[in-house]
Amino acid sequence: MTKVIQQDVYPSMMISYDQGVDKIEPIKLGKRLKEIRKSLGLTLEESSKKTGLARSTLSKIENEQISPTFQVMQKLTNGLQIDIPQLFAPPKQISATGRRDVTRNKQGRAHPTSTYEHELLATQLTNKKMMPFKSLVRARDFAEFSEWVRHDGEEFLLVLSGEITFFSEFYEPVNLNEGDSVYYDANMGHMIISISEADALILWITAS
Amino acid sequence: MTKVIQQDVYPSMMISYDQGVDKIEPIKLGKRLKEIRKSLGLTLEESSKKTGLARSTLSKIENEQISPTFQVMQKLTNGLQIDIPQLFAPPKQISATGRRDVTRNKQGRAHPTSTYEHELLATQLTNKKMMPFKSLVRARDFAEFSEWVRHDGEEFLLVLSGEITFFSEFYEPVNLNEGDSVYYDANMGHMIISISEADALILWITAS
DNA sequence: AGAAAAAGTTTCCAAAAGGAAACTTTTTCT
DNA sequence: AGAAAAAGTTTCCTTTTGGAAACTTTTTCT
Repeated sequence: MTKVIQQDVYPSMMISYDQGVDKIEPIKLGKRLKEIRKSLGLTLEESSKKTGLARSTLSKIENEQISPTFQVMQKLTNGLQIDIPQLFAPPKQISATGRRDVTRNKQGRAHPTSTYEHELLATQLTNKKMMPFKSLVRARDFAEFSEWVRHDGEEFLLVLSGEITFFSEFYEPVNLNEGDSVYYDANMGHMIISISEADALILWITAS
Repeated sequence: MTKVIQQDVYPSMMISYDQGVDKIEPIKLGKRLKEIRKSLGLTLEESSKKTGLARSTLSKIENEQISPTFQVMQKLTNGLQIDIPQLFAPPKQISATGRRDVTRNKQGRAHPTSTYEHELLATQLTNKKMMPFKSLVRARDFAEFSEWVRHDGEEFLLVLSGEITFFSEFYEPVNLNEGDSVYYDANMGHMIISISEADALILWITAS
């Protein structure tokens, strides 16, 4: 079991925790870079020396006249020792008070995979601490997975209907019926198969 | 220089990263993007449609033949809904803990109040990021509450059975049926009453 | 204030990126 | 297996980027 999973995809892939999904806000990269350079007390010349980029190039980037290539961005971030999250995420100082997002039954964002049929909930809200989703478990056999599912954070699972077997590293498999739940560290390999007649429906919540 | 190998399926964590200082760290962007696309089950054509980029461009990026501009990267991350900051960020080191706690239906720790009958789940585990509990909603009138319920963190609620009205500050009350859910900031005043014949049963999860 | 230096912008051009279409490889059908 | 379709790559060409140097603006000196 050393292969990277290709057939199953965790729904968190579809959602970015830090970025809006429906909200496509163009990041003012140049403006931000200028602020950073200023705050480091650097001139374009000094910045140029540190990054190996031409003074003119830096100027044009800061003034949004050109869109730097990935290569250039790497030189920038390496040279100035800045990290990207700081670059893209920070100005979002929105107070996390008063958000609310209702998701009606079966109205979440669908995301089918070979083994699960995911329905992402509360996708209108971004920057959430938790990511909730329902999953219809179609997998019927352990062998449908090539590798343990494993990711950062903690996970809570509740069986909404049907019956499943919950496999995880370090533990014996356990059968879970409607109403049963399990809380576990998601970096511990885990996977689920449905063992009831109908495909099982579960609620899953992840927090990192 | 230790290279961290991720066998995880989170796209944001798939980027390998060196702690190199002077040398420009060659992040295998193309390779990762290809893995991400594959794991999303997309062809270049579909990816092209989603991102608005030419098939040929995507191919060249994936094969490290060109270094995409920031503009292109934004189209990519928006179209495929992945997260730029995390593309660059060092993968979080997974701490290999392996906690697991199964709670059988109705076997959680009971905690009754005048308005709710709570059943705390996964109480064997401490220091959890999330606190899950089921609640039987006995309140039938919002007058039974003397004040908004209000606490730190974010909350997710799913109606397991019955029907409730969800009241919250800043919003109109909303009726929720079995299967409906709501995600909200818990410092926003909130309360719930049951409006179905039988007391409603809900699942609640809090994260701070 | 005016000259000199430093900082920043713009120009010009070589180099690289991005798109359309031709081409090749892989998969899906009989 | 062979044909057809789908997926992926490469070519060719236009647009854009990135760097050297010229140019302009701002700051720092007498």
